[in-house]
Amino acid sequence: MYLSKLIGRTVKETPRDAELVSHRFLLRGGFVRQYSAGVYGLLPLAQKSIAKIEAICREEMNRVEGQEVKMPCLATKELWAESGRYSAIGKDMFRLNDRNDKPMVLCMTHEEPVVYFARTELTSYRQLPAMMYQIQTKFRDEPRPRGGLIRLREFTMKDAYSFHTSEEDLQNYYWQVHEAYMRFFKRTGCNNFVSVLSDNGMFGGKFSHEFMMLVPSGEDTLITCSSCDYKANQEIATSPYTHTTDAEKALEEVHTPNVKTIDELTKFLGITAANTCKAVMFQTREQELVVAFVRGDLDVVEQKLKVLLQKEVFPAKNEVIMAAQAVAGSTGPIGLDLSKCWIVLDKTISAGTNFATGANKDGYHVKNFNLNRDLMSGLSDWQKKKVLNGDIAKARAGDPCPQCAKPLQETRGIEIGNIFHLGTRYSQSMSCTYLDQEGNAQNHTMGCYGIGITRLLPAIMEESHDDRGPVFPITIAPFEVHMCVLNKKEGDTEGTANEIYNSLRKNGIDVIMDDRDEKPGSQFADADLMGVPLRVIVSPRNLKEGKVEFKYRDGRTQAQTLPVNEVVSFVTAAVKAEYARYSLD
RNA sequence: CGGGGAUUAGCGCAGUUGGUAGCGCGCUUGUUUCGGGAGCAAGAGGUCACGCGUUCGAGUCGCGUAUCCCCGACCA
Repeated sequence: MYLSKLIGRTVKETPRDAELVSHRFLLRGGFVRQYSAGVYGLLPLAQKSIAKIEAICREEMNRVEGQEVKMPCLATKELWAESGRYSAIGKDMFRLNDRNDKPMVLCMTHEEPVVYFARTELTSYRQLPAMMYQIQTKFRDEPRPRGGLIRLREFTMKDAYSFHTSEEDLQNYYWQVHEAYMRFFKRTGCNNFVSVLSDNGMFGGKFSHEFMMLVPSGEDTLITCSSCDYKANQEIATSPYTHTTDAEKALEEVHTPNVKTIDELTKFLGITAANTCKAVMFQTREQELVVAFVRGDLDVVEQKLKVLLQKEVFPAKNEVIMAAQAVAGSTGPIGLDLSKCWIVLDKTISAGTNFATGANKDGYHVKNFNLNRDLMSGLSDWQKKKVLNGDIAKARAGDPCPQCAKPLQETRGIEIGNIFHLGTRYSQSMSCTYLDQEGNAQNHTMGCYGIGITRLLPAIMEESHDDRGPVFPITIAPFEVHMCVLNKKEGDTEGTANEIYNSLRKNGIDVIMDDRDEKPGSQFADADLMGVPLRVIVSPRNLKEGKVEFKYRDGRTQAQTLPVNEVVSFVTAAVKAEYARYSLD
């Protein structure tokens, strides 16, 4: 490819709206252009790079017996209503009507379409296990797209779905895919990534893992242990915490004028936040109040709350708070109207004693609240059903590890892939069955596996760049070799460069040659922005000695000069060696 | 959905008390340069986001709308 013909120009100035390095370099290097919020077009550089990512992905999916399919992005309301998700998913799904006013959706993932396939194609135990995957556009009307290609409303995802006759078979296969993912990420040049336990969302099965690229700019917070192998997304990370238990003291109401926050309460009473029981108020879509109680020094993880309740929750509106007899600023577990609200108690509250908490009376708090004595014992059966116990607290750096009790750590990460145990969640709701050996209809046990293809490019740029531009692994670089031709009109520089270029291409090397009559500085700057790992510089200066220059984009060695007649074989071998660095076979 | 910011040439920006729009980069042509984003000369390029108002006159003032970005909320 001649650089003069490449579509997509580089720009010197940093685009105003780009904050992340990957976003800046994608725009400056002419990889992508924005169309609207969360909607980007890929120019040739990005398209080539992503095509290479997809090819590696196919190899790894095929290796675990996946079969590539393509399902439609456009689906009817009916299909999505079958699983219950048409109504369960809110505004994140793009919805539209066809010409006859029939409601349709743009798929944000493809469980429903794949079950549609499976219902007619996978009807016998003899066909199982089976896995279908596709590399397809997904549409999600994200509340806030951001970070260039990191969080998009339209993006490419590799999604895979496996079908099994048993839980054991699924779990066995789940770990095969886990291994395939590790291979895929290593082959695409990801360095610093881990798989962590993650939340299954409201509709998942029993467990799931997220693959996380560990970079400071990541959107997710991970809780890890440096002493053992515990790693989890903060959404589900847990800790036994440290707590003390005193003998129960008498419940006591205290007049606390103008005390609204935990901070004010601890100062007023001269106690620590860990001795308080904090109320955090949410509400459901049905306008029921959800009061979550957690130890005062901890925070509530909304995701955990949702899973426990099996309902979506939102910040509570005032009317809803008042209706349940809760008093903002003095909310406590005692005296709430359980016909209008849920109480969710974190395990730190049931484990501890003598908490200070709100009295549900303006200007009053209570001291020495003890859960069983002061709340549970006075409840009738129906009221007890509105009180849930569980783990809703946020684990933080420094809290003890749930496995080894050593202090936990926090890191940031970008989610680049996930694998989910789905079980029969979709096969049941959508009546998807096969006949087993005895001729009985059984629901398929399913797993699903995603990789954010479009996101992987910026994720790799986040961890692999310098201040001049990205440093791509050859396996996903838009080209393998970048030739700079300096002062091409001097002597036979241009002719020699063309000979090298043609010979490299004959050897199957994907090379881009800067054939423009640009100053050396411009050529180098543009080459740096394109991030191609190997570089050949042809110039009259070295040609006088019969040499050309070779260097690595990552600067791992000093630039070296090579005799002209050896360049082609040298570079060809270097390309091969470069691929070998990422090969696992 | 809350809070903040922005919108003027392809990109980055300036534009004073209201007087009919400019700079840098990029682009075109010529010329001299040539190892880390060159110099000179000559060009092309604008519905100042949109709408309504105030005014003799609006990029500038007022009201409204749209779009984009950031923080938070949210993120099958």
